Amino acid sequence: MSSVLWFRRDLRLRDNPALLTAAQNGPVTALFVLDDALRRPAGAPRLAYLYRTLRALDEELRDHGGALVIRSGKPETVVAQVAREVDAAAVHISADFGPYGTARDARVAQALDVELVRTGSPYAVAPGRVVKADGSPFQVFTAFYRRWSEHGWPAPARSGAASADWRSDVASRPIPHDPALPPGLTLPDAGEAAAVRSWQAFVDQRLAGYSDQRDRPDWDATSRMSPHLHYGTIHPRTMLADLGRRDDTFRKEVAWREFYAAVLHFWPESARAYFKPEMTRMPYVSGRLADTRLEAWQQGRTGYPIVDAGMRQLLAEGWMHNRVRMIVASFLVKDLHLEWTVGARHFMRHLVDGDLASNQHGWQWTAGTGTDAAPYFRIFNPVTQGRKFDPDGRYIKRFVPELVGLPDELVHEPWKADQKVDYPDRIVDHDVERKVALANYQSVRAS
DNA sequence: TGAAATGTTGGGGCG
DNA sequence: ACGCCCCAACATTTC
Repeated sequence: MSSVLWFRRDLRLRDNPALLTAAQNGPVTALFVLDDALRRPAGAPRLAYLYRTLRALDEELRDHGGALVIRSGKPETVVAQVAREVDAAAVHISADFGPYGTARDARVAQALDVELVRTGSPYAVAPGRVVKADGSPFQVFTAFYRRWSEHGWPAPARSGAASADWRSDVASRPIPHDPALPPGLTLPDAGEAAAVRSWQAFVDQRLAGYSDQRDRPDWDATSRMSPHLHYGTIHPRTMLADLGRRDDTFRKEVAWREFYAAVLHFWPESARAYFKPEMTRMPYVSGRLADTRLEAWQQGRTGYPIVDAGMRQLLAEGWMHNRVRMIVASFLVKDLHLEWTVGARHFMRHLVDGDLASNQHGWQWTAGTGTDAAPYFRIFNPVTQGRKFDPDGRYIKRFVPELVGLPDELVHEPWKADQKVDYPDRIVDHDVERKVALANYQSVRAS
C-alpha cells in the first residue's frame, strides 16, 4: 500500500488533513503538477512566489526524509501516471472549489484507476456548507457571516509530517527557476516557515491595533497573510484558532474570503459575468481613449497621488494595501469609465495573492455589479480618501517620489502647488467624471 | 468598506 | 431683551 499526496493550493505540512489521511496508508509520494492552464494567467511575480513556495516545501520534505516530486503536463495524465509508478492505492487531495479546479479534479478522478480522496479544503468551512435555512446560498455578507460563525469549524489538525513515511525515490523534474522579474521587485518571504513566522509577528505586534489601523496604508498594520493564504502555506483555521475571541474585525476579513469562495462555488460564472445583468448596459469608453487611460492607470500615472501610489505599489511588491485597492478600483470604473473586468485582469496578473474568488468579487463589489455590492453611486473621492487614510502623505511619497518635496497639505493635490513638480497632470477631473458616472448610472436605470 | 447636496440647529454679532 | 442675519457644525437626504 502506498499513496500519492497531490499538493495544489495547500503547500504546507502543518494542519493538513489530507496529509494525515494519506499518511495512514503507507508510504506517501508528495506530488506537485506544473499545470500550464494555471501558469499561463499568473504573472511573473506570482509564478516566482509559487516556485519559492515549492522550494520551501521540498526542503521541509527533505528534512523528513522525503522530496517533492515535480511533474509537468495535464493533471489527468500526470497524476494517473505517478499513481501507477508508485503503485498507489489512492490519491489524496484537499478539495478545490474554483471553476477550473472543480473541472480538473473531475477529469483526474475519471482518469485514475484508484480513488481520488478529498480531505479538507483551503477554507475553515468548505464552500457550499453555509446556506440559508431554505438551503439557498447567501448573497449578503452580513447574513453569511452570522451563519458562518454559528456553523463553526474544527480545531487545527495535528501535524503529521514527522510520522509520515515519505518516498524520495520517484523521478522528478527540477523546480523551475524564477521567471525574470521586473527590476526592483521585492517579493514577500515564501514557504510555510515564513507563513508561521509572519502570522506570529502579526498576532504579537499588530492584531491588537488591527481594527483601528488596518485602513492606513502608510502603516504596516495589516496581516500581509494573503500570499500565504493563496498558496495554503498556512490554513485559515490555524489563524482563527489563534484569534480566540479577540478580534472580530480580523475574523470578518477571513470570512470575506470564505464568503467569496462560496459565491464562486454557487455561481462559477460570476468570475467573469456581472452579477447584476442590467449593469452590463453601463456605457464605457473605448478605442484609443480607453487604451490611454488604462495604461496611465496601470503605470500609476493618472495624476491622482493615492491612485498612482497604489498602482506603483502593485508593480513594486506584487501586493497593494486593501484600502488602496478599493480606491484605485473605484477610480478605474467611475472616473475612467473602464470595465471592472479590465482592472480585475490587471490585478490578477500582478498580485502575488491573486485569488480568483476574492479578486473578481472584490471588483464587482466596487463596480456595483456584484453580490452585496456597494451601490454604484458610492464613488470614492481620491483626494478625500488620500487625506483620510494617508494624512501626511507618507504612503504616497514612498511610491511616488516625485512628490517628496511637497508639504503634507498639497501632496494629495499637487496640481495646486506653486512649485513645478515633474508629475503627470490629472488625466481626468474627478468632479466632472463623478457626474458623468452618475448620469451613466441613471441612463442604465431608466432603460 | 462614500460623498455631495440639502436641511436644521444654535451661537454670536449687531442694530 | 429681541429679532435678524450669518455661518459653522451637524444631520439627513440623495445620488
